[in-house]
Amino acid sequence: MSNETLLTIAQRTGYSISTVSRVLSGSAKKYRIGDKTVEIIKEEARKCHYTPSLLAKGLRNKETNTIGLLIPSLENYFFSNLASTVITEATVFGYTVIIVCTQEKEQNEAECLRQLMSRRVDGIVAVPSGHSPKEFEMIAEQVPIILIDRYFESSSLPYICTDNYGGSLMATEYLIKHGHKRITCIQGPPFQTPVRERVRGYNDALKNAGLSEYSNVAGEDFTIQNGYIETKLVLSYNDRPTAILALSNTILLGAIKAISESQMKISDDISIISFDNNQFLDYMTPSITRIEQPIQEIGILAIRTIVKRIHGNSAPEHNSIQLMPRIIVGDSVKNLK
Amino acid sequence: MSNETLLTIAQRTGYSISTVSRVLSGSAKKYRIGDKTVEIIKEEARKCHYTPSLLAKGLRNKETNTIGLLIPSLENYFFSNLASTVITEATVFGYTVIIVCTQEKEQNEAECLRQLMSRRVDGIVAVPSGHSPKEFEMIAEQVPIILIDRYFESSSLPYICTDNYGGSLMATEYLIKHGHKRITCIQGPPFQTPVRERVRGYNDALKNAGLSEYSNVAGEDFTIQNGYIETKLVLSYNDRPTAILALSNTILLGAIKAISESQMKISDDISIISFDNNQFLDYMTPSITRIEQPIQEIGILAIRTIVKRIHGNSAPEHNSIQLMPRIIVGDSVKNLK
DNA sequence: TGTGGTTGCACAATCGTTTGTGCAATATTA
DNA sequence: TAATATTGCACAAACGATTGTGCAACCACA
Repeated sequence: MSNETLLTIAQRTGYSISTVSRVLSGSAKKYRIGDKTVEIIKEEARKCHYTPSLLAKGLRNKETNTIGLLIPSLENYFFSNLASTVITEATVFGYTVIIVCTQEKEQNEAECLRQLMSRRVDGIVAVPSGHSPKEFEMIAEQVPIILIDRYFESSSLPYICTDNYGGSLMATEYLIKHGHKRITCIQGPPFQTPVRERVRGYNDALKNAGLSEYSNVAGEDFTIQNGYIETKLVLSYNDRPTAILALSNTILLGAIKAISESQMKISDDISIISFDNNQFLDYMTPSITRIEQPIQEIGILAIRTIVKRIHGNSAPEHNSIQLMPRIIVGDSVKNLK
Repeated sequence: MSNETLLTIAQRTGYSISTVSRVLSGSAKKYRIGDKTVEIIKEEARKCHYTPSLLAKGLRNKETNTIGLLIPSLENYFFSNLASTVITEATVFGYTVIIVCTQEKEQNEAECLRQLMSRRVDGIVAVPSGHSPKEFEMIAEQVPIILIDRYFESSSLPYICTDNYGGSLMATEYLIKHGHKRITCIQGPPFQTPVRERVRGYNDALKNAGLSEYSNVAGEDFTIQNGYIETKLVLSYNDRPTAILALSNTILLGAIKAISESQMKISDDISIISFDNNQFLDYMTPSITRIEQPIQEIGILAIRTIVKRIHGNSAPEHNSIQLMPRIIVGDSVKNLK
């Protein structure tokens, strides 16, 4: 297929492979290649559509200009958005991205990481799916790695993520400020660091306001069904909450369904606030108040950090960063005061 | 970093590189390597976490087990969804995917394709962004390629996409069946094949029902703003339409905003039907009737086709396929009969 | 003319695999 | 016991690039 190599160009122009290589890789003057020679070789390369083999280059140079992105899945809007900014920013630095998906299964992680290592990626950006940092720590000895979105408390692996605690604190305080006391938090998988941090923020906000007795954390999953079931449940209480803090958009949708089935109206009958942004949220009735994670910033920072690490300009320490999310105010929270 | 190679294992076990290679690549019995030898080598490889270099392998074998995915962007839900199924299905066949984004700019296509070629991908799945098939046709001589979502009428490059004509026909007939005559179609970029096909379906449905005189195609862009502006405009007409056919979700959202600003209600005052599905559409009030593209099927078929082509089992001809979308009925269309 | 510096390029090793071929040592057969 | 098969492995070339080094040819200068 793509037959053109340095050798074929060398043969056709009568120069040696090394000369052709130096010309086409831009190090012509460093090796004092004559101007005419340079022109001839470049012209020939252009004519025959020479495409350098990054395989051979990578093999020889021990760097592939590739960054591996390990992610649970691209179906989720949050992750695909993250992947999007990672790819875009990587391109800025001349890197190409290889994406591997774990399908949110920890047992796939090792295989996915092996894939990336086999392809000799220069660095890895990863969203872990499981409880154990083991695989990542082993990899970290071989290649720069940075975690995003989630991290391991038991590990010193550097990470970049949303300040989930701060975001949740902000959301809960917003509800409290609007007079809400009885607030139910519907969470995702309790072992995930973002979930735990959000719950912690929720509880701290309640505590700060002297409302700890009302603490009520429900659910276990980032699914519509979980949001639906848990909302159904709390709506059946006599002392039902006046507000719900949904820790994801899927949970939000489940809650909306349950609320609507109960012939209740969001805001009028029950307030709701969600984690994560989406353009559709502005077009719901009422529009949904939510906490938007700084996805772009996370992706950009992750790439910049990993690129610095690849170039050896930066110690792997002190690299963990939490970025504050922002609240986007809609009409889903009623002011009870 | 990742120092372990066939050579190091060979040295430590006392066997030759070739023997180690045959053992670890699974061709041990073909070359009559002794059972003990196999065990010793495998054990050593396990202990030192040997990770084969796919660079070297690719260089030698002239195949990389990699498929290139060229796509406008991952921000768009449709494309990220497509990318998701492409990755998942490729993994099934043992392929890894490299994604390059053109940012919907034709002038980036050549560079993106060069990237993929340089990495010696075994095949390419592409969503073109521009008018010209030239770059793709040149590439097609070197490596199997299949277009998805969009295609070139002027080219015989194989493609897989939604039957946009059929989907649009279905949507428009649905509106007509419910008594709508005055239907405005708000379109995206008119040069894109899917848009043209949808408009053709819209017009044919009108013609079949003898309503050609009401044909009204507006807009030029898949943006919220376009949907908003065009809807504002048509709502100002005296003989305003009773229904809108939005050719994308973004256009839909713009339309919703315009309608709501005009103090009108979807369904009650004006009906609407959209192309593309999204889980949020079920939770809008009212829920939106839409045409869902068979994204999964497109992604899966694309990979299967390209894999077959890579293995040389299939001619590149007759490979173009159009898949029928389905309608998901919501409450956004009023029955005028 | 001899010395020394510059210019312009080629040679060859190397990166980590795969694989055709060759060659001992052992086993089988007559 | 001699001839032949079989077993078990090693040698070496090749994939396509990079790069340290060497070596002519040319120039300038004394």
